[in-house]
Amino acid sequence: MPQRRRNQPPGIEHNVVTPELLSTFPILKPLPHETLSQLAALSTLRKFARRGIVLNAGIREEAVCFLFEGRLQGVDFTIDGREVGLYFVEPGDLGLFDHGTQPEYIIALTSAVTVFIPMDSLREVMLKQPEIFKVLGQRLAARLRQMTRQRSLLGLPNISQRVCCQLWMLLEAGEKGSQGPALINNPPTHMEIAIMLNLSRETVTRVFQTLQARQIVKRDGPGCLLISDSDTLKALAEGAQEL
Amino acid sequence: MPQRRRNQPPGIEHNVVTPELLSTFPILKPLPHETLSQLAALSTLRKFARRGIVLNAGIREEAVCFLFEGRLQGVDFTIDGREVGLYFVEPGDLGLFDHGTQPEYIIALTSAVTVFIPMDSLREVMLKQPEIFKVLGQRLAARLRQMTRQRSLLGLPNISQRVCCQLWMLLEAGEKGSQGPALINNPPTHMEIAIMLNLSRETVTRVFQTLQARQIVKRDGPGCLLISDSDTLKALAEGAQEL
DNA sequence: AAACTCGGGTGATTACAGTCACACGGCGCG
DNA sequence: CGCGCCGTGTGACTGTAATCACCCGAGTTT
Repeated sequence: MPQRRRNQPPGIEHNVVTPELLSTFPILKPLPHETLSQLAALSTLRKFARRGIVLNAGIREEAVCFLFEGRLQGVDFTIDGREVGLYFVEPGDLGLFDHGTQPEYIIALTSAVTVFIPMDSLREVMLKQPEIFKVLGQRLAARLRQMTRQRSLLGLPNISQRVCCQLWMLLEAGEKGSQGPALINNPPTHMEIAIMLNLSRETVTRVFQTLQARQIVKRDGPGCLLISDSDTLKALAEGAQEL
Repeated sequence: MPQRRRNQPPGIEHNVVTPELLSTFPILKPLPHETLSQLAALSTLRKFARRGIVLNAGIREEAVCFLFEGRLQGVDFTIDGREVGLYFVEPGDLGLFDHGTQPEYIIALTSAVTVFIPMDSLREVMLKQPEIFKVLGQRLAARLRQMTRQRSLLGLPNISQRVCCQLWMLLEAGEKGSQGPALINNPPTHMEIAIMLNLSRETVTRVFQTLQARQIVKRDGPGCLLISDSDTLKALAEGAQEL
C-alpha cells in the first residue's frame, strides 16, 4: 500500500450553469424548475484535469459539488502518510459535499467536469425550499451506505474476490448496459484500485493478469476496460467461484 | 476474521422519557425545552442485554435511536458471511439512525439503555423546528467522519499500531480524564476489536499480551481496562514508537 | 532525440498474520 | 454439583501478499 505523487493542476472556472444542466442530476430532478433556476444562478462550473484536487481536506470550503463527467476518488491518509481510498464518485448520480471540516481529499481520477454550489447561497434557497434538505440527507445517507459496502469488501479474506467485487461495483455504478459485454470507461488505475482495497499495486496487477488470461476482462486501449464475461465476474465477486 | 454466534435477547420497553433525559444528549441540548417535551412524549426507553440487536439491517425501522448507557457496535457482513465491524457507538454523545434501509446491524456490546424516537413522529416536530434537521445532519456527518477515520486505520501496515490506534480512539471517545491512568469501561472483547480492524482474534490477543507485559495497559477485572501509560500508547498509535 | 514520468508487468524472497489445535478460568444454569 | 459456554491465552505450521528490483512501452517535455 504505497504512495502516489501528485502534480496538482488547478480547476478552471466558468459560470454558465443552466437549470437544465442541473436537472440532469437525478438528485436534483425532483426539485421545481424555479428552484433550479435560482440554484443555477449561484452555481459555478469547474473543470479539473486528471489528478486535480477537487476538494481539499481540512479547508472549510463551504460548497456542494456535483460531478458531471469523469471519475473522482475520495482519499484519506493514515497517520504514517499512506494513501487510503475511500470511495469512487461516478458521474451524474453523485453529489458530494462538505460539512464541518471535510476529513478527506477528493481527487479527479480523470479529467472531470463539476458544478459547485456555495453552501451559504444554497442555504438561502433551502429556507424557501426545505425539500433540498431531504435531498441532501439522502445523499449523505447514500454515501454512508457506499462506505459501508466498501468497508465490508475489506473483510473478504480472498484477494481476487476483493478485486472482482470492486470491479463489479464499478460496473453497477456505471452504464448498466445489462447483459452482454459491459464496459467500464476510464477505469481507475491499478494503483487507485489498490488503495481502495488495502492491497499493493503489484497484487492488483497480478489479479488483472489472470482475469485477462481467463478472458474475463480485456483492455480496450487506455481509458476503457471491457468486461467480456460479466457472469463469471459476478460469480467470482460472490465467491461462488475461485480464481 | 471469524464469526460470532449470537443469542438474541429482546429489548425491554418502558415509556418514561423526560425532557431532562433528552437534554443530557449534547446533540439535543441546543433545542428549546418545549421541543424536547414534545419529543420526550413521543419517545420510548428501551433496554438491551449484551448481544441484543438494537437495529436490524434491511428492516425499515423508522426510528432515531440515542444511546444512553453502554456501548454499541455497527456491524456488517461480507458476501461470504464474515462479520465486519464498522464503528463503535459511545454513550451520551451518539445518536444514530436509519435512513432508507439501514445497511448494517447495530448490536449491544454491553447491556445498554437507549431512547427511541419514531421517525414519523419526529417529522411532525421537525416541521415546526427545522433546527432538528441541522442536528441530524451533523450527526450523519459525524458518523461519516468516524467511518473515514476507522477506514484509514485499516491502511496501517503495522498491526500493533492498528490496535493501539483503536484503543486510543476508544479512550478519546470515553471519559477524558485527561492525563494520569485513564480507563476504558466495558471494553470491547478481543473478538469485537478484531472485526473492527480486519484481524484475527488471536492476533489482537497477542498484541494485548505484549501491551500488558510492557505495563502499558492492565486488566482491572472484567468490564474495565486500565491504561497505565497513555503517553506510550499514544506514541505507539502514532507510529512514533515500535512495539 | 534524449530524458522524463506514468502505468503496467514479473520474478525471487521473506516476514508475518491467519489458521488450527488445544488449554484454562469464570460464570450462569439446570 | 457438573456441564457448557465464553473470553482469553499460546504454540506450531504454513500460505500468501508485501517488498524490492527490475523491465517495458507510451506520452510529454526540453
